[in-house]
Amino acid sequence: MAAPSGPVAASTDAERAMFDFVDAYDRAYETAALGHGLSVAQACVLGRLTRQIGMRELADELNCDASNITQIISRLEARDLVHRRPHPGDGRSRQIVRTSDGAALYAAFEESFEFARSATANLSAREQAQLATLLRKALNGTREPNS
Amino acid sequence: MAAPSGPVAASTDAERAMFDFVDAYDRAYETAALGHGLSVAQACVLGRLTRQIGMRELADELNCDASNITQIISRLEARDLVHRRPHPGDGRSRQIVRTSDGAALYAAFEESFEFARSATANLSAREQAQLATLLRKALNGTREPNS
DNA sequence: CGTAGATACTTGACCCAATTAAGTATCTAC
DNA sequence: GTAGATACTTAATTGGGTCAAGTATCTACG
Repeated sequence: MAAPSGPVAASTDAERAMFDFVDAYDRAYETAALGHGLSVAQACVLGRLTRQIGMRELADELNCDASNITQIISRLEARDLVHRRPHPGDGRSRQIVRTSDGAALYAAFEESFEFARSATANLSAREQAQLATLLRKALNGTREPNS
Repeated sequence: MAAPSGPVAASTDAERAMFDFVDAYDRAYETAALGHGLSVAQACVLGRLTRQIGMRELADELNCDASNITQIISRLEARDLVHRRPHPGDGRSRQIVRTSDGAALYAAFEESFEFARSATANLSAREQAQLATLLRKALNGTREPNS
């Protein structure tokens, strides 16, 4: 199933288009991840590991509990995609790094996730710019101007 | 965590905007669902029950296994949000219907899921139409012209 | 120093989603 | 009337997610 599936309410044409797009995006992401033996969560985590990063930081970025990260990292580590190393200055903290296997697998996953590339490829440069602008403007309507 | 979190690759500006939008949409959907004691999956299922529908049909629409639907419906039924009734013409099949509680809860969920409404509200009618057109065009690039 | 409280992570228990493999009941077709 | 398909259920297993405790380490302050 994956994610928000099934359009919400009658709503407007624009809302339906948004929904359809989000639904397709989510499905494509999951399919690409599964194709490389990764769950969505694992792919998300692997994708964050372009630099060394602590568990806490990861949990905050992904908006979830630290214990959740512990188990995801443990599974990735069991497959040698990731490595825990002690933090030099802080004995409580671990730094997570991708192994070369992990980096290679993630690169392959990204390569196979062609949704966003295909989607933009179908638009002219001008249309791409327009779409990005409209999406950002729409997104701004959904948040209070916080902080 | 919820869904495709963490941008994929460097990519283009349009791709980043797509990702940010999808991510925000998914998070908002999940938050709204949780706010009414529903999981994402449960909200999706409840949302499909505007008409009587069989388990099989539900599974196909949501692109998942029938046994998955069985357990989701069972949980919803335990909370009296949904009801199984025998199919008049086919003894193997059950028709699922929302109870009035289920309909009320789903209406409240929809009401609280303001993401798509807020997003479109921030655009003029002309921009909304443009966005819908661009999203659909982008989406068309992601599929072979099948069937 | 030494201790109180915060912080980083882990562990265990629990719930839900999802898949797989079997199993039951019913239907269809020959 | 029986073989095979179909609709659903059940049980087992995996993984994601949260919560409540627990351990180790760090920080601050007396």
